Amino acid sequence: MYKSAGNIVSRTGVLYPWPKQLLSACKDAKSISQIHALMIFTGVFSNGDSNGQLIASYARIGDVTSARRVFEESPQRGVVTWNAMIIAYSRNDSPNEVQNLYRRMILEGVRPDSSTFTVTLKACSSLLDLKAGEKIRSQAIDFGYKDDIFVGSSILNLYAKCGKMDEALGIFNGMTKRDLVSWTTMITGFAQSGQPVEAVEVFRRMQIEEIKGDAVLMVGLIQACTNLGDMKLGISVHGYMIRQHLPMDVVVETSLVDMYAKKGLLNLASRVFEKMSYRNVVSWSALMSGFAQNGFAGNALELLIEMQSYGFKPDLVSLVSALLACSQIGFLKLGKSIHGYIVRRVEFDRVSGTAVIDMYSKCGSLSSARILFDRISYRDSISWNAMIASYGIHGHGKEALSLFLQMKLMSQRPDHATFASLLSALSHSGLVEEGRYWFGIMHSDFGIQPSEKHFACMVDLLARAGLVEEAHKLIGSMEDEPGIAVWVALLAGCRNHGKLELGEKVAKKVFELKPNDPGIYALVSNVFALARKWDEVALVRKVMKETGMKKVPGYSVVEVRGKLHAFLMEDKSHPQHHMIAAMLDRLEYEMRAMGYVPRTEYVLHDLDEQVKERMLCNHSERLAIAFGLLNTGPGTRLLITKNLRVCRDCHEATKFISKIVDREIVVRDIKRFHHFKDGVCSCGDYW
DNA sequence: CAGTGAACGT
Repeated sequence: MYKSAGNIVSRTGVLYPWPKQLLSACKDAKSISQIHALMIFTGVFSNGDSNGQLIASYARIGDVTSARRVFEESPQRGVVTWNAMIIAYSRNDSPNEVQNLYRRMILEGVRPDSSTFTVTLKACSSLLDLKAGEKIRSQAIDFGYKDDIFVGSSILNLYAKCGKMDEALGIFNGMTKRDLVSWTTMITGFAQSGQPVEAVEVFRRMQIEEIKGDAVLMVGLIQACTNLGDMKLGISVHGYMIRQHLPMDVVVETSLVDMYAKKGLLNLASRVFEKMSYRNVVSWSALMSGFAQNGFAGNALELLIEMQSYGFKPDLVSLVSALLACSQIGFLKLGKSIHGYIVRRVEFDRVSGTAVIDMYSKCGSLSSARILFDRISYRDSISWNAMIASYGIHGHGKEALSLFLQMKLMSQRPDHATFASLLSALSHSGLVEEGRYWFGIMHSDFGIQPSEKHFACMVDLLARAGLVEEAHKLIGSMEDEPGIAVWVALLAGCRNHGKLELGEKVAKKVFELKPNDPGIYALVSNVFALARKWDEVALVRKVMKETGMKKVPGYSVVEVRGKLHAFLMEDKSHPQHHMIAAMLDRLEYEMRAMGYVPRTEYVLHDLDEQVKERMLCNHSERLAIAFGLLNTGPGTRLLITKNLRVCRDCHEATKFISKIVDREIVVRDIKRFHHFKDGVCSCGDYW
């Protein structure tokens, strides 16, 4: 047997094409096995390289089992054969098999080459197996691959994925050769380790050395901008790509969509999305989650439908975003069917399991949430946290606490989020003593250093209970510079307890911190309005407009006979508008007779008192309640979902309404459930 | 010869 001009001449003198070309044309296992037979016949099979080609061919069509069979049957295995099998497992997403084969290879005394190390290191990165990775790193150095650029980048990526950016940077700085991949690994590593400033810094270094980036690098840079929330920089990166004529592929464009969407710049995000020439499921769900996370549940759900009309099957991620949207508007019916879809068509993971729990609880079915929680086999701290938070928003602080204690008993370690859920549950139930106690020992007994989030919960807990001064003092005791969340909690307390002097100061502070949330601007402007600082109110409005943030309009949703009906504030578009208005007039007449006084201090504008009163009764939750009363039989429980906090005047009014019409009215706002019955609310007027 | 770096979620 010898090779001649790209052909094989067999022992019998027959001319065959060299199997490599033949193999690369094979589209199915059958044709590959025919060539396999040919190779055995011609004796080519004993050659290590051709074993490798055969293995690679099976791997290419996704048949790892056959690839493995060829591997095991090979009479002799050179490094090419080993690499082919290792690469097959790597492509097949089987990092454990990669590691196993590598170990076996070393034991059998085969000398690995640069590819072997590169691929095996990649497997360690995806397993976050730093220990094994470091061992392979030292072996790679022993075998003389210290300055190999492929091995080098793989090592950087190993440290980056394991969150060891200090190490990665040290190695990177000491590398004799760097290429675009190693630069990219550093930038992406920093961006994904929550160090976006360092990511941008690496890019600047690159620019000084006059190295041009590519699409993959830009994705890392865009992620850094997303994490920084710095849209000036983000837009400049976007512009840079256009000017430099850098290729825009679906991944780059999707990360741009994600960046704008996360910042609430949904018009920009949609524009980039619409201009994409090619989209996939990830692009659709990036935009969808952007809408959902910024409170535009309806738009998000429209996208879920639209993507399917374009032939894209929603994946778990888009379904989780859809569940979030359902939670926001109390769309139990759709949430249930998404739950069913996940069970039948996708299969749960931990995140989606938690999202379903969250959906049931926010749509009013606390018991369904609990049943699901008890049923899921793999309970991690996230599902515990979701269930604790569920009790919290339903105002069941005691149950939340007891679940927390149960979690401890089952030796599930509480984490940061557990304490955040617990403290917020205690806060909603006014369990101040318990809050102080657990906050006090979370560091000493659980080793969890209270973060800004916990301080914010604690400030909320105190300020909500009227202990605004104590909350203020707590902020003063913080070691780190208090962030926006903490001040916002205090500000809400100031507003709810009429501490306007302090409130004004805090409002200024919050305003200076440039929040990225229209709701926070609304609160700031609200406090200024209460303090009658109309100039400041106007200024806040102006800044909001300039940042281009889409303001979330207040709306309420009520479910009547399985259909959702949404009402905006002062919504006159509804076909039953006149009946609704008449119903509200009638109710108001009776309410006033019973002693109801409109609380106009919650209207923002500098307006006449009578106009303010008018505006209050046109709040979306009132329209939804009136519509619900008109369209359901006596005694039916009403469930209303509001996307913002229910205003205090509406809260007061709903108590009266529940008494007048003798109905149970459940209102869920962005924070919690209010259960109205017989003129009282389950929250005990606890703000 | 191939092998290294990339997007969406509770």
